[in-house]
Amino acid sequence: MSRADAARNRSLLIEAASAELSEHGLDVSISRIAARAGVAKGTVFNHFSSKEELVSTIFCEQLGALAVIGETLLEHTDPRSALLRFMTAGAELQVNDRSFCEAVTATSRADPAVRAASDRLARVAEELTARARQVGVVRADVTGHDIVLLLSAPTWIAAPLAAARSDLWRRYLHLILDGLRPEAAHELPVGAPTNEDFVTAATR
Amino acid sequence: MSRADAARNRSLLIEAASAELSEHGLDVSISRIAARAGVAKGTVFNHFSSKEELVSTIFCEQLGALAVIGETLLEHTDPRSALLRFMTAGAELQVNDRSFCEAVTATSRADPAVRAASDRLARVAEELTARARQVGVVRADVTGHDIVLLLSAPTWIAAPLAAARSDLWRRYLHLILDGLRPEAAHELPVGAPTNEDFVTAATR
DNA sequence: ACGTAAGTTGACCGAATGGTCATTTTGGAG
DNA sequence: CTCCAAAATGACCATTCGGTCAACTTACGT
Repeated sequence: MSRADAARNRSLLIEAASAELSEHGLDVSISRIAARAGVAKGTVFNHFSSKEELVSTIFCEQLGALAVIGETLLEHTDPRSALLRFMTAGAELQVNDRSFCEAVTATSRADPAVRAASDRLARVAEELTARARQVGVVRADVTGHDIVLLLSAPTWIAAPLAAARSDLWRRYLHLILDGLRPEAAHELPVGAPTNEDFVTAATR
Repeated sequence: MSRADAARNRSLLIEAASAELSEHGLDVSISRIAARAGVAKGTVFNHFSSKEELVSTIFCEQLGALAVIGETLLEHTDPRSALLRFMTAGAELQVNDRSFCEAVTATSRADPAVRAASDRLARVAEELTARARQVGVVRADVTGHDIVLLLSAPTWIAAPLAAARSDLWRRYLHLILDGLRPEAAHELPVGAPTNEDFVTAATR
């Protein structure tokens, strides 16, 4: 059906795209990616109908990787430390990967594959959060959707100073975590996001 | 010295640039801005030597506007409500203004004028924070620099769902504020950013 | 070993961008 | 009213981008 060299080129392309996106963000040109993979530009469009489709493929990989980490952490005994590790992993992925930030915020959530990866991540986040909530280390009014949205916050907050203080994001991760504790909980002015919200935001 | 029409065109350009940047972010073309101001593209470069200089000018205006709000709030009697209003104002500016997000994160902090506006904002944030700290409504280890960095967080966190839930940012603003309370405070793994950090991050 | 379908290639396209500059227009001083 | 410097203009330039396609190369079944 498919030739051996075609399959090889495809994975070379995904590898190259992942690396280039990670280093330079969404703005990398197709030419750069092709060059890094050692193929011609035309070959890229032979495997992916558009840049958007290539990027979506990478996004799925990245979201999937974090979901796997989350699922592993479900085995973890201490719910608080599991949630901490999950959010730390999410932040770390973004520190090392410029495009991951944009993956989480993904405009392309219209793409069904990205949606699926996103949903999987949301499910594991919800479960991790539920456990932490049950044990009383996370306030009652915080949901898994909140956690997903909060994943990119530490990196983003510390981004302006990343060049001078590469580990500053940890400060804001812990600051946010303190806000999730029941001790400081005060009524929030707006309800948690719902699945419906994600759907209408994606289609609109 | 300067002709009347030149001055008029300049302010028309600033107005137009502000509006276009606000609606479409940093990616607006110079042509669009010129068209909106009702002048030719060349005129833009007659007043600003580059796109970057024009954008910096707008950034200064925006940062200045928030600084003024903060300075006004210093008259406010209740330090906690003053800080809340300051951060709310910061978030609101960003909701209505796509470029303001990028102004706070400004790469162009190398520009001395932007630096000055940034510093002014930092000073007022520090003062607002100090007052809140003194009254005991904000934890001891949080500084004005933290607050400045946190300004863009609520909008950013809620951005993926902004189309479906335009007021969701308020939820995360209050979640972050709860993290700033002394009740939930746990030791942070990394120290607060310093003035030095901002300098080295800007020049590097 | 051969034929062919599958895959690769890179020149090429149109659109868009930031920026330039010779030319034309015009404000406003004398 | 005259006149010229200041300012506005828009055609033009170089570059970059995502994407296309006819011509070429190659893997692989027979």
